[in-house]
Amino acid sequence: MTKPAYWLMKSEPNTYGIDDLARDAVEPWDGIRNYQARNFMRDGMKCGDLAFFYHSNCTVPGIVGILEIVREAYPDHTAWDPESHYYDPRSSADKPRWLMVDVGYKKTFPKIISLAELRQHEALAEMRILQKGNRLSITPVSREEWDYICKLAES
DNA sequence: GCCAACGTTGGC
DNA sequence: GCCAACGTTGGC
Repeated sequence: MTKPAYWLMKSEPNTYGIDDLARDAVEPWDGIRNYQARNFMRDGMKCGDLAFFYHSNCTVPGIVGILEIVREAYPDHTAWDPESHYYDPRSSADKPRWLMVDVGYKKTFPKIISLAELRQHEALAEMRILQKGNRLSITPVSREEWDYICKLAES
């Protein structure tokens, strides 16, 4: 597969939002329990890659800022913890089924670029996040889309 | 809270 | 391997 250097990563702000990342500076992106999303982390993400931080399942869903991949995929140990919300008995330290990356805070946009606004731009029509029924929590973003959205954020 | 869309599970 | 049932996601 091609190796995109740009991504979009969803999180519910009620659980973990951009303000939390701004406070923590670096945080493991745990709890991914979808094979496609895991494979993007495993096969695609490299240190230094950038990603949009997307707030989902909230009052105003949309892109709120930028983060950076600071550690490449490694086993998600929350899958081994019976106390964890993300516990998966099929995963073990010997054979980890799920992975996570560490992300670092880069910036918060002056204002959210809402899903509704993203939909208004023809240049972004191909984005995975805008497709009907999209549920994938990690998706690649093209260089063109990245630049376009960064410009939106500055305007 | 509703529900459409999707991924996963498990019976056969 | 098929596919119905189920659980989850996430916009609205």
